[in-house]
Amino acid sequence: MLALQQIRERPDWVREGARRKGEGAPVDEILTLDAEARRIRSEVESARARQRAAGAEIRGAPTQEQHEELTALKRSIQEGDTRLNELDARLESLLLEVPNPPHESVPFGTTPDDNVVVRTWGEPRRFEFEPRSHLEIGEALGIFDFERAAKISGSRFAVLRGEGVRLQRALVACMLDIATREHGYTEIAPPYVVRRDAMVGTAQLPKFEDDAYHSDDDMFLIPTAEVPLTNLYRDEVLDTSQLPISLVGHTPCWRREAGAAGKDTRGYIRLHQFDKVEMVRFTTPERSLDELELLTRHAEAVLQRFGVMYRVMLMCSGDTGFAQWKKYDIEAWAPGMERFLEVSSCSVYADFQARRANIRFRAGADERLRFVHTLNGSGLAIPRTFVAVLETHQERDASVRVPDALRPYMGGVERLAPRA
RNA sequence: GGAGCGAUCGCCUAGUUGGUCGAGGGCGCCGCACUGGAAAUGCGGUAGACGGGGUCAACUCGUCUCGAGGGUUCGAAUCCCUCUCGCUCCGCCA
Repeated sequence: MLALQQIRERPDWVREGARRKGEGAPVDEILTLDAEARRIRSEVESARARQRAAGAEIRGAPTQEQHEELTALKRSIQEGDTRLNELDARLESLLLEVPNPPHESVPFGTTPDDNVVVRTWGEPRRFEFEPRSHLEIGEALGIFDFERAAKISGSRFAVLRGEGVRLQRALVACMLDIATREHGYTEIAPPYVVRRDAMVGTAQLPKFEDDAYHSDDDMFLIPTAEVPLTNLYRDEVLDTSQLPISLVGHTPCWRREAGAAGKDTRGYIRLHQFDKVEMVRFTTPERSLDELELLTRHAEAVLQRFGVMYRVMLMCSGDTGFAQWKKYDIEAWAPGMERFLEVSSCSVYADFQARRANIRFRAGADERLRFVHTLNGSGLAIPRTFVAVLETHQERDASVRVPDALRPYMGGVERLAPRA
């Protein structure tokens, strides 16, 4: 969230930021409530100052006169406090709904067409035959079972079988090794179920509660490892010498996808549960934009290793999410589907999340506490990467060549062969 | 699930017959002294949030914060209630 002070001092910047994202921000209501809260707070504070001064003088049994005067003072302080509590609670919930204004380098736009291709890597593979979709390949290989998945869990769940599971495990293991061994990330195995305040900390809540799986006892299944990994340092003061902190974790992710009814209903593309390898970084305000470039390169390195063509997109303001400052999506080319699939989303949040989760740092002994900047990026979403690998490396007979980088994780298997 | 204990300033800890406690001590950290340099030692300093003033930086004034919220009281870290979290033991269980 933003600081009340930022809204007070730069209301137009906040309004404009929301407008660019195609969202609203209750700036006027916040300013009105804030003005009232400050007026009352000042009254209550001076009343309390009088109360303290009187108390210090008395330090024993008060006279009848003092007693009556102080009782009246107490009443007025209590009334002021009650009103202040109401105002503060209302302000707090309004503040949680103000979107993060996008960085100035984010292009204005309202539709995906306004996103900008920053760079591409590789060429779409040319086939000497009609490339199949991953569903057709999967059918031949016998690695998907969507019917039985639907039987036990409904639509948008997948069952993977046999060599398919092994390939998925190989993708995960390889990604984790790249992140930890080559890019210096520390691997974390976090809880998959989190409390409400963790979801608020990373800004999934309160705005997007409908998207999350939620239990009777107010716990949430994580929609991404970003939630537990970022909240790892909630309410802490980080040592500058530790920064940047870079974490990577592999977790399942659960999403209701409530707003996407009817979209991508077929295929291993949009699921209520999927695996993802996620990278999270904590850094200083001075370095965070550079860190976003670095983080994005780290995600790209994975696709390069798998020999999958991709493009990096700078999201326009309308596609830059509620909490994000700036975001790149990485889209992998799936030749069987003849479309790009979003396999990674790399974002920097400035101090928007850090302020919610109260994660701070001190640059030196004489420096004041400041909020860190947080970043996260998929490295990568597993099912869509799986699809891109299958479709890119398919052969005429529906077999799939295993990319070199994955073979050590597949017991040396070089290709997945269709069922006899 | 049952029983008990606990939550204080970065960390550890003192304080529970209510007032002089925003709060003592130790560690850590910073500065100074000592030293060729360091260690050790000595001295000093060392919370945050919010609001007001300010050359908006230094600084300064006020209020709040002893897990959170509420209550009693002229006055609460200290008393009462509720909640949250943690620990120990028992039960159950992968």
